[in-house]
Amino acid sequence: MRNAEFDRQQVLRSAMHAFMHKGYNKTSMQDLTAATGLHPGSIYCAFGNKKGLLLAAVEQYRADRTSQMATVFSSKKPVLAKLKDYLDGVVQECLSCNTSQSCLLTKAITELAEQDPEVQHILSDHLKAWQNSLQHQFQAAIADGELPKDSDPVFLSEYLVMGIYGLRTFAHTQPQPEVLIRLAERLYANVCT
Amino acid sequence: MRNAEFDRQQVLRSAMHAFMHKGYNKTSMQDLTAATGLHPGSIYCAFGNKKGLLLAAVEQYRADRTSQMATVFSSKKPVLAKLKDYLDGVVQECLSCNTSQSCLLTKAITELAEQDPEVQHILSDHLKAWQNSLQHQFQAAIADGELPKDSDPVFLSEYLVMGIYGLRTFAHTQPQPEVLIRLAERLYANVCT
DNA sequence: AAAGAACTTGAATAAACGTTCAAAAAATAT
DNA sequence: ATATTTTTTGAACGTTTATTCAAGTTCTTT
Repeated sequence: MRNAEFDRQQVLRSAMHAFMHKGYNKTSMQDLTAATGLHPGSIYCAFGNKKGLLLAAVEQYRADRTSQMATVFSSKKPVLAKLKDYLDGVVQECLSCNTSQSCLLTKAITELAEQDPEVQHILSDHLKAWQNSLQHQFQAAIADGELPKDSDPVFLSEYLVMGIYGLRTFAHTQPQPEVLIRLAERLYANVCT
Repeated sequence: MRNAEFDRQQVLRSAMHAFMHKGYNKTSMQDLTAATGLHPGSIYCAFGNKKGLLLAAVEQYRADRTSQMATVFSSKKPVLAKLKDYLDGVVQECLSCNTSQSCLLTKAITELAEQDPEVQHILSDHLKAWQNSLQHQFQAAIADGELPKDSDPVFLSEYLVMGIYGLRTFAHTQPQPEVLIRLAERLYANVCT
């Protein structure tokens, strides 16, 4: 028996960034060997093929995002304040990225929609799970009396998710901080008041 | 002297649909010769290269969309009613597409962001022009007293554009009519009331 | 130490890619 | 009709692609 030499998380994060940077189809195996430091044989041994590496990277992405969200929402603030913090984080992410670093999930689902139904299904599930965890926060806000009792947490999470999708795409073409911040504030107001 | 045999608009619309369907990188020249009916040599003679064909197709897309918008907004209805009609049209488009037929401009800008700055710039300009024509409609609505005099048409058009981007991405993962219609209605309400 | 199992290495493979080009065809001009 | 010009044709080109595999290396077990 012998363990792999490479750090799996590190490899997946490198692959993840390569895919986010160039997109799935334009990221060649040569790019991936360069980014991960692994030779082709090692990649195929560990992940099967290029698609397998994408799916593993997507899984890592989901795990990273989940723990990041958990951090934000573990605060003792009111729920709506935490939602505002989360939204501010999204805006900062749109701004901070030197490049147009959109969400790996939406980027991949847009690119691979017609190309690979299996990948599309997996990505849709992840995005739905993300929407679901936002929905739980709205439920908590309603339970805590921060939102009216007759609010619809499903609809609110759908609308917020739609807004975040839109914000990310908007940032691609007009990444001015003032504009994005103003849009996010209005989005928050339209959802949480 | 001799004129080209093919119908330029028809060729460009075919190429446009091929690019929207598979994305730029995954649409091979073989796909494009099949879609357009042109042989490689003819494509290179008429458009220079694959990127040239994309840009010509994008130009055709913009022209088609512009005249489509002109049709909607040439109606004699109140401006806000026309905006609602336009938004309903977007939703119908999200639903009707057998496939996930997103906007060619946003699809291409997401895919080619890092790959080709020139294409990105051209696409950004087109999207900005689209936003601008929506802004003019908001200005008209304000002038007609359909919106408060102190409304900010720039911000309203930004927010509506963001919402439409989001709606299209959302439709990729959850294309249920009720959901999209409800989201669009709330978006309209948040912008126009 | 020796044997065995697992991982690493990187050159090789076949297929697909965007692009070119010389020959054939067709339309206009003379 | 003939000459001239332009487009069409489609095979061929050199790259690049994802993937494979046999040989080499390294770790663990005995």
